[in-house]
Amino acid sequence: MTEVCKVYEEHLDKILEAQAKLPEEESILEAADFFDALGNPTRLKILLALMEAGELCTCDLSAITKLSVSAISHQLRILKDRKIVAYRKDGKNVFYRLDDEHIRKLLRTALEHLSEVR
Amino acid sequence: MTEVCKVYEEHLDKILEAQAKLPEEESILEAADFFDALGNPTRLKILLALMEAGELCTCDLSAITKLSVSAISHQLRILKDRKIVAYRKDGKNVFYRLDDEHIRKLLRTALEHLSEVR
DNA sequence: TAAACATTTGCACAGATGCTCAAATGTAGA
DNA sequence: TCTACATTTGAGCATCTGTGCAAATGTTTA
Repeated sequence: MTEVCKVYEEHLDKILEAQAKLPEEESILEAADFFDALGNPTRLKILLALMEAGELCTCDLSAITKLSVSAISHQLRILKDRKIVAYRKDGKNVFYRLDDEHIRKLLRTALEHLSEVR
Repeated sequence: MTEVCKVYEEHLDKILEAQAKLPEEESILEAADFFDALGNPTRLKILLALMEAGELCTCDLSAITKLSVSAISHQLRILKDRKIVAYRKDGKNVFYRLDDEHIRKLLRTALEHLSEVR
């Protein structure tokens, strides 16, 4: 952190330019938070299942993922807090869905690229 | 995990269909791994800086992010292992770059969507 | 009201993560 | 060879995460 390599001066322009063009700390934290939400198998399964089914309740998702209702509920809270899923209450059930078309599109794009390259 | 809610039978079709259409476990783990790599502020900064500058050495990235060379190196290893960045050795320096056009495109798309919606 | 059941919440704990520090490794030039 | 320096690596540590359990909360129906 305090250390600065000797090549620093040569590269100073590049460094300053890159630093200047980097989005603001806040935006980076937001974006990282968003990717982080997708970066967990359980949460990704939830999102993929919702992408497929449109709407599913907590217990459906528990059955699909074979994880406890509690585990799913904890993860749904994270997705809900980050505005990645929305929900609707219907009697005893709570139905979750992808929050908007952007999430759907982004998920689809990402998966396409992954299947192409990796 | 062992618990199954009573609504299960009604929803059985939806559950089975969603389960069937879910990508294989392996693919999901891969995709989650990929998103996870982007889901950390330090790694995301590295990638954004590389997107901007094209090519940067470890010590440049340390200067840009204001983190220790060691911390950056540890994170670069993760990005390298996951084939998200590639590198080229030049004397004492090691220059890193985004691994392929897909990564660049995906990053760009994701950031666009984020800035639109969030 | 009570009973049944879907969901959420708080706690606990094992395992993962991200950083620093110090040492090791690699590379170029004197 | 020795020295300088860029980078990597491993250990240690504090913190964060993901899950199950048990209890709490909500909602419907009898």
